[in-house]
Amino acid sequence: MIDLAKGDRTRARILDEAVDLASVQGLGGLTIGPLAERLGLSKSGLFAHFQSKEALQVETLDRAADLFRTDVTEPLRAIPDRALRLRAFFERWIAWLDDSRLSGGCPILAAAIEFDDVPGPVHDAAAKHFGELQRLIVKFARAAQPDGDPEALAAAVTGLAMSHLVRVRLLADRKARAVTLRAFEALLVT
Amino acid sequence: MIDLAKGDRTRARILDEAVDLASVQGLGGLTIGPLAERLGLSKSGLFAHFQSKEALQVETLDRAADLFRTDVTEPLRAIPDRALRLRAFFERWIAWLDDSRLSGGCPILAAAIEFDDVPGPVHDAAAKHFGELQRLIVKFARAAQPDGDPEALAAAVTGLAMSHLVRVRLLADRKARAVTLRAFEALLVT
DNA sequence: TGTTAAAACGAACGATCGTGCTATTTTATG
DNA sequence: CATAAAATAGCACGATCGTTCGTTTTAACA
Repeated sequence: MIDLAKGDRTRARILDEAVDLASVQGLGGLTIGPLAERLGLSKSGLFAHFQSKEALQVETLDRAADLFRTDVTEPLRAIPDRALRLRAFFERWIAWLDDSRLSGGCPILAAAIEFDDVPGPVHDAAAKHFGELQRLIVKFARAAQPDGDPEALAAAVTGLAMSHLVRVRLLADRKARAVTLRAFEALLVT
Repeated sequence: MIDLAKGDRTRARILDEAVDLASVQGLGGLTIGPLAERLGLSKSGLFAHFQSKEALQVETLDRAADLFRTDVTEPLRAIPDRALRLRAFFERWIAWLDDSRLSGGCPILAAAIEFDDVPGPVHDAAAKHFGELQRLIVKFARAAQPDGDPEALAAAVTGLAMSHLVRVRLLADRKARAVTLRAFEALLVT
């Protein structure tokens, strides 16, 4: 907020609010009118920052990925033992799903399912971010279990997080967290 | 097409097409105009079969659940050994995700994530169907591993299916199926 | 087959969508 | 402080949304 031009500052404000809105309504339900009203901006004033709605959606997804990196991924660098990073990552991920700064669920997971069959730039952006996430987890899995099956473990870990998201947010299952953590431990004792 | 009244027949046609459309666009992206055009119906003629769009969405979800039961769940009754049903169920599920009769992915999983934070009848219907599915898997898990942790296993199995869906449809990962099946086997050797 | 009810249509509605244009306000800079 | 540039507002557009209503076509049944 210091030496950023005014335009870049509002742009950032817009994207932050867009991520929050998309976390509830989904990227497809992200609409310009209500977003502008939330921010006290005019529709056209907001729109001028982006060339199209699709661009807004893509940038919103990018911003969500930044948030995820900041809150979940980056802090793991402080853990010296690479073998311990998978568990730390997963716990941070679950905590992030349970209560991030967002009103709704994880926009990246949501977009991954929402746009899996809808071609276009949003699909591509979702694939990019999800692919990066998946590769990162494979790396963690390899470090955690050098003689294991890192790809299979990564698939199970990703899925467990998705399953957790649904049990918490859709089903409001209060045992979800405990069940998820037990399931995760079971994944590691192979 | 035998002793069904004309209205019920078109109603069924509408819902079948709606499930297919929703499997691609999502339940939120399911829109009356294009759906009517696909069927060679007028918008108003189609709409007359439902009291509201929300009702159409709920019935579409119900129809998708019926389809899932027919293709995946029901055939399992033929397996006498209950301990073997979990694996059979999962393999059928994965096969269904890979190529069902639908153009897109599983509408129930999609709706579960799309409407997890959006209150209303569609949210409730998604929760109902997903909850039933989850309870069914817990039952299979208990039969497969009587001394295990059925809820944790069920959570892992559900998640693995969701992860598979994304790796297949979004990432177009050709190794997805093999990885998923290896991961599933690993879940069972605990 | 003639009558009646059901089903589908056509047109229109108010609302909202994304998106341009032009004017006005605000910011940055000499 | 003046001025150029950037940022925002206001307004309108065509399109599409869900929905209603009156009419016409079609199916069910005596």
